[in-house]
Amino acid sequence: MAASTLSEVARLAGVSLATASRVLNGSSRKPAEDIAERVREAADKLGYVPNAQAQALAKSSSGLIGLIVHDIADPYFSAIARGVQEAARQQNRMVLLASTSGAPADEREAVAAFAARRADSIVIAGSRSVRAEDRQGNAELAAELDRYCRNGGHVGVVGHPIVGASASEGYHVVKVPNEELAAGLAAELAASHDGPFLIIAGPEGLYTSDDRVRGFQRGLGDAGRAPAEVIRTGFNRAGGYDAGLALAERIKSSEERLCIFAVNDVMAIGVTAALRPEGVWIPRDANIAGFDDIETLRDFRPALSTVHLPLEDIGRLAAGDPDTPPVSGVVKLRRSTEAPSRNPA
Amino acid sequence: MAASTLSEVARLAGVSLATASRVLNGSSRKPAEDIAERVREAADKLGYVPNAQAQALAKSSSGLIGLIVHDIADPYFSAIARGVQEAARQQNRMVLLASTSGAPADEREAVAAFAARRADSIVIAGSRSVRAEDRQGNAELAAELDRYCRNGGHVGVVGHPIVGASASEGYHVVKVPNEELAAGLAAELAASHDGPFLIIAGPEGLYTSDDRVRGFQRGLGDAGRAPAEVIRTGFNRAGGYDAGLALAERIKSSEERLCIFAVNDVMAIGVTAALRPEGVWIPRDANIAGFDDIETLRDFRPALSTVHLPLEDIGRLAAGDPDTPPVSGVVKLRRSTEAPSRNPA
DNA sequence: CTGTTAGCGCGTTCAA
DNA sequence: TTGAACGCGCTAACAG
Repeated sequence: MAASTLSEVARLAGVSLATASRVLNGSSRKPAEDIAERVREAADKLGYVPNAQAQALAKSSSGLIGLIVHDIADPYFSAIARGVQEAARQQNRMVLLASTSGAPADEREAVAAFAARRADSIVIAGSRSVRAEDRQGNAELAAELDRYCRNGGHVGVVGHPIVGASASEGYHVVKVPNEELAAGLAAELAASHDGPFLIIAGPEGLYTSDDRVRGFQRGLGDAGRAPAEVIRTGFNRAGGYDAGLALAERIKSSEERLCIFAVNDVMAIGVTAALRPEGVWIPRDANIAGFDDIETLRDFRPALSTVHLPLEDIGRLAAGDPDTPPVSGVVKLRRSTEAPSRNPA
Repeated sequence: MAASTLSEVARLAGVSLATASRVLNGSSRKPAEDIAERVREAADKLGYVPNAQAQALAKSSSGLIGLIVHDIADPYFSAIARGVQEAARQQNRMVLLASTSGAPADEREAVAAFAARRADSIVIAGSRSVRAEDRQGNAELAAELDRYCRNGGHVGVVGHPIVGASASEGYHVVKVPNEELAAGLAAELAASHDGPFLIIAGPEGLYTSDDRVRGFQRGLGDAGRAPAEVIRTGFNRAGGYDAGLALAERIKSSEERLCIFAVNDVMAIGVTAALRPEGVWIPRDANIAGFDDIETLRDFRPALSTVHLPLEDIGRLAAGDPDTPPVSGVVKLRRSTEAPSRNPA
């Protein structure tokens, strides 16, 4: 990776390093136009590309923003990634990507790598967990982040604070009103659905999942309904699929009409996918709602009721974009929670 | 971003910089175990995080791999990104992300930014174009890439060479047999479909689109069928949607059964989405097939016939992973190209 | 306004 | 085996 250097440019232009630097990279001091032109010509002829590493080293600011997601191919995360990317572009910075499958130990490693690269800020998407198995991992992650912040780094977290992180300077959480929105969803569903409710949730200890479960139950309670049964499974499509398989017989044999709340859209999709080959159709035989309103839903049938979250904005906010409005979700009732009277689509 | 430095560690451990470096970062020379232990302790106590920028500057190798996509939230690109990410992880490198919306000028800028960061290699996903409006952009992009390669950089491109790039050292193309596969798809469709064919393609000049159109036409010809009419539109969901709108009346009023080939899945999805509210159902009223087999299709109804492409593998290959098999696609016939006899789903 | 110089943090050649 | 010194490419204080 040997490119031409600033000193080569300076020599060819017959000026000093400092002058060349002032001309080529932004400086407050503006050299004379004729000399500047000479430098620019020389740079052009040599194909000079400034060494960002060296610049970062000298300025101690890298122009890098680190992004940690569970899986970049998951529509939830890729939407957030798009937002982060846009914000970065506006700020003239670049995005460093790390996928971790959600294990805190991997996240710690990613943070360390970002810190090593002297990223100006780090965005962590993906739900926090307080599960016992993650205890040590969380502690180490928190320690790594604390150190990073103490060294002047900025951290943006989506949803919940890192477990155990002391809310230091430069640490900021993009709040997502999961609980309130889930309560709102429950309220709206309770108004039109008479049968029992069932929640398909992620593992206990996942904040996002727990918040949505709690909110939904509260919403049901406020509407004078009995609490919903809760089934725990994986926080992804596969988890929803498994739950759907386990549920099929029950739905078919039951007299009562069930309304299922899957705590995120991909789980809801998994449930629906598992039910379909079993002959259970939505909304003919049961209702279902998700959460997030991922872009994929636009072309998913039956149209899935959900709570819309401005995922790109969330990404922008986490990346520190100042003129993005705070997160506010909206309940979206669609076909999947309609009454079964009409003809199927 | 001031963290503790190697010299601080060295001082605290009472050794020289060189020794500390040898202990903490991989070196062929192994210091004595007792002294090494002291250094490690010191590093730990100070929370030392090596400055990758400085390391890169000293070693001139950054451990960075740049990835250029049109849109990270597009399932096609995010799948490739996942592959690149995995390969990077295996190679102990990090991914730098850039989204460009496909404009060559933006791509050039991204390449320059990667070059500035001294990325070890660059992966460019997203179709190449020879459209007139992109001529200058392509030329500049090619020049930038050439320079990058000449300076020792590695470039992996998905699909087609950059227009105008001289195939220099370190420049490698992940070949995708678009034409052959499209021909194969046409052959299989021609075997079961009697009516006319119609191709919904991207703008003329987009290699990927053009290849698939050509292949499909060839396949039809080999099967003794008349060439399909070609409609040009945007190479994305919106393009497909527009085409679908324009097509609805025609399908409804026509006697003949139409089989539509959209040159990628998101376009096929767009077409289907536009047709549905018009009362045109697939496969009842027409057939449709796409290309790519993006993950989204798993939950799209009607199940969409397509050509499966190993997108993650493509990403890995472009990132220079040696033990990923070469790209081979498979035609997948699903419900969307079945005869209309059966009852709708 | 321009040029000189001293670091930024680290790897690596040398001599010890 | 260890340590001292130089250089990676650049920015930002100085001095001219």
